[in-house]
Amino acid sequence: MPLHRGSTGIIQGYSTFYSDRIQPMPMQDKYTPADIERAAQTHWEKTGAARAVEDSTKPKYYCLSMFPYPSGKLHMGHVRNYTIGDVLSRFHTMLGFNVMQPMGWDAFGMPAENAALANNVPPAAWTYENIDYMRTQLKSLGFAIDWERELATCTPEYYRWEQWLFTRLYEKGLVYKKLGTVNWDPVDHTVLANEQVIDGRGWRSGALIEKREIPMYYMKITAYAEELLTELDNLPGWPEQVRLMQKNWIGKSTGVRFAFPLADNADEKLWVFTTRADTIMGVTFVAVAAEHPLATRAAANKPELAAFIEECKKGGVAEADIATMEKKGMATGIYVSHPLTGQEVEVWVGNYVLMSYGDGAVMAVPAHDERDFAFALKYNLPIRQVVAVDGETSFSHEAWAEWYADKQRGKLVNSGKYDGLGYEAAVDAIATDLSAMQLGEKKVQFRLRDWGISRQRYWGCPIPIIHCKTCGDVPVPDDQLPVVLPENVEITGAGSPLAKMPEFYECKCPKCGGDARRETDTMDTFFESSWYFLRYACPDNTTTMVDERVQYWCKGGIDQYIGGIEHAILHLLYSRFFTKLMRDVGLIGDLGEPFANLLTQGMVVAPTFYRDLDGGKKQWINPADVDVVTDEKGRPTGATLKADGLAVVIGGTEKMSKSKNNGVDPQSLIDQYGADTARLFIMFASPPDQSLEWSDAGVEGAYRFLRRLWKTTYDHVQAGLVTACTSSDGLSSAQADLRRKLHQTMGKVADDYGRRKQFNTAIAAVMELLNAFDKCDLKDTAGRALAQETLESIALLLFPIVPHIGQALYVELKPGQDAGTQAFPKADPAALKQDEIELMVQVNGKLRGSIRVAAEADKASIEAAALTSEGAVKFMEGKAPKKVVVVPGRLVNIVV
RNA sequence: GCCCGGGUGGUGAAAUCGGUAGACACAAGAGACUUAAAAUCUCUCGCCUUUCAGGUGUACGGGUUCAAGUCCCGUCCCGGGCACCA
Repeated sequence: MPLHRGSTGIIQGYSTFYSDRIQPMPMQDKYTPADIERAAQTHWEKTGAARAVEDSTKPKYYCLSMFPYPSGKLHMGHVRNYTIGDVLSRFHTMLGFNVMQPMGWDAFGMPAENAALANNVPPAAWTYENIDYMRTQLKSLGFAIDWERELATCTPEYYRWEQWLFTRLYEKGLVYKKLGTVNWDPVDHTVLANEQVIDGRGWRSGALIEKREIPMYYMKITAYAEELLTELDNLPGWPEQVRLMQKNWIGKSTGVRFAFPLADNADEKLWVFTTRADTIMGVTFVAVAAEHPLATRAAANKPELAAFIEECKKGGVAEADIATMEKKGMATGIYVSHPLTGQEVEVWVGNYVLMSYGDGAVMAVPAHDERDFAFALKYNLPIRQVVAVDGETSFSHEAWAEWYADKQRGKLVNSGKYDGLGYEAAVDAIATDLSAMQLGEKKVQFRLRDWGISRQRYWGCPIPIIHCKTCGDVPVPDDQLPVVLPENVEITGAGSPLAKMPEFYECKCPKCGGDARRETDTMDTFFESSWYFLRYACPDNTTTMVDERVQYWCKGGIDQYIGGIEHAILHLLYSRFFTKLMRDVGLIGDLGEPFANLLTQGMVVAPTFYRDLDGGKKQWINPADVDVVTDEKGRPTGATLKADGLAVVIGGTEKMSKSKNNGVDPQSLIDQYGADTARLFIMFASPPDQSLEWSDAGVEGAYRFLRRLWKTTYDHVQAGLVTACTSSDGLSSAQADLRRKLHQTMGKVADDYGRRKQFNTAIAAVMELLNAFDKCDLKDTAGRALAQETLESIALLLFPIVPHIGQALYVELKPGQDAGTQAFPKADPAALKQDEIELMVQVNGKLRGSIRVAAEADKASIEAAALTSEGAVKFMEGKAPKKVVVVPGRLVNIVV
């Protein structure tokens, strides 16, 4: 894959001294991570260990980690993400799969523009430098990545294909233009991202942000809403949580869409959607969004309404802002007729009504909707009860009660011919009547909105459209693609630089040849990340977007996808959407869902510390610069800055971020202890799907464990290599116990890596094994063979997590052998056999002792043994057992 | 506000299908080795008590069960997402 610079391949300049050392020099007595890591990495480079080649004779395993944004250097979340991916990749290689683990760069985005503003570097130069540095960091962590498949989304070789796809979708009507709402900074004259709006003000200018409507391009994701929803049920390899989040996001609701004819002109209608059509007789007003045409019309001759609408347009466009702000409204003076009663109902403008959902208007039933109730109380609007629940207290017009909105138990009242009907019957009857009047019908409504992809920013993929006065919007023809983003620009923070570059936007219309203007908006960066995983299958193809190799790697879905839980909705939904779009455009056949198995790793969090500055701002202080004072129980009581010894405030524990200055640099960890310690610690600290609370303590422990493993293996190698034990015959009983534990551990670790994806418990199991190993006398011949078997196995069991030391130890134990190409250790059933087992004895559910019984003892003899055991006799106090519960292999509970 | 998670010792955590709560580590304390320190090794380590034993304990309050960290109902607290951050 040609990149603009820093193209990949063999690491240059590494010493070849260690690379030929498959046959080792005498083993060093000290664990020296720098040396063994360099040696192992050089060896893998030379042997092409991570190269992925299509091979129909082996089952494939495509292991994908979410590609990083090249922000400058790796952060702890990256290390966690890619270590998980690497463990699974290496484990599956050892299981005999043909593994592909690719890597690339999600290289467009705002931080590059922010950096350009701060440091006066063009975003492209900044991005490519970051990529070069971060690639080196990834390599130093020893990930088995096929670097020949590397891609960066900011290269024309990549983004030309999404421009191509865009023009196809535009022709099919799956991309279209309409007005969209953006945050407008009136001082900087620029559009701001939600992230750049802090407390309703622009992040740079401090100006109050306004909502503004501008033309934007949209992807018709709603056309796929139903499929995106139903396919969620075919994703057993996804966390239930993520499927539920997507389900709620798509938000299918069935209800009724109906119209209120305007009172003074029945031909004109105000359409609304409701899931509570049963309460239609309780409508006392209608509320529309500030952007609704009726609101605009009413405001034309009502200055105070116009002012209110302007006020509604202040503040952010984020749903959270809208939901938490005070609900306000104003009457328009426009009346509509109730479709069933003909009664006049006033139209209000409400700041809580979203123009982007449904028709931008809602019927209001204060009696049976909590928000409407509060609104009616505030503005003295009528409240009309139309649903009653048997056995509930009488309806109060002053205070809301939960049962008012109960659609399970409710029966209609005060609703004429609908009285007595329950929710479903009432909705059916009302929908039928509205339909007969041609004023409405049942409708499925999705919360999912079409995806606005236009960004008024520079560092992104140019939208391939040409605006012509005579021909309108014309897609850029294939032979003029790609529309290359100019890379040497000045970023000023006010507006897009592209809109100030006539050499970019001045062009000819491809249809009529007349003067035309090129679109200067770029695409949402989610566009790039919605299909990169398909491009990894064929990154070198210069003639098509994707080719048949996608079938090999992606058929049935990518085998494992790993990434942050923060992407649970948008990125994963858009990627699923793209896979279906590309199928329908005929690009990839039917692969099914793109990600068969999904692992959402938790965030890496750390404590925050700060000092209050003037003007309500906070100065965030890095945890590394702080001493935490604790009481005698270790609870933190305060913190001081190392530099001046004065107090700082302890903030919450939050995701590591630049803005909170609570990041810990993984590089310092790697420099000090090596990649294996970093990998081991991060996998040991908590299970992958939970958030990982960072603490420097513990890293030392991981390093100590590796040192101890090294020393233990060294001592064994010094005493001379022997052939590994293959049977428990001739072992002492303590040795047989150790061998049983060894084989139990093999099963446990394979299950933890493969099925459970709980790496912390796998590591703990190996630690237990090493503890047992140290306690066992292995000096005799049989013991030496068992030691050989155990140490060889440990090197392989840990290899996926700590591959460098795993490789080095294995080479010492089995000269000439390569750990990464060995089969993963498999438990021998014969070694697991046990003659006698221990069962716990409970009396009334409390632990009172234990018994040892033969492994195949029957229930009666277990009961007898339990009833006569010392603890049972003592606590039964001579009473007769009422019941005895035997849980095989676990315990006996005697109830007296 | 809505949606989704989480809450277990001084700390990170384990307990996989309702069956021994605290595995494995970190920190701390005591001891051994050492001229000394580091490293290493051994032991102690939820809380309470009358300590060769017993009580109690998984955010809080209820419930189901022979048995609940685990299941059910309610409450509190913490974290994440909410469509232009990636």
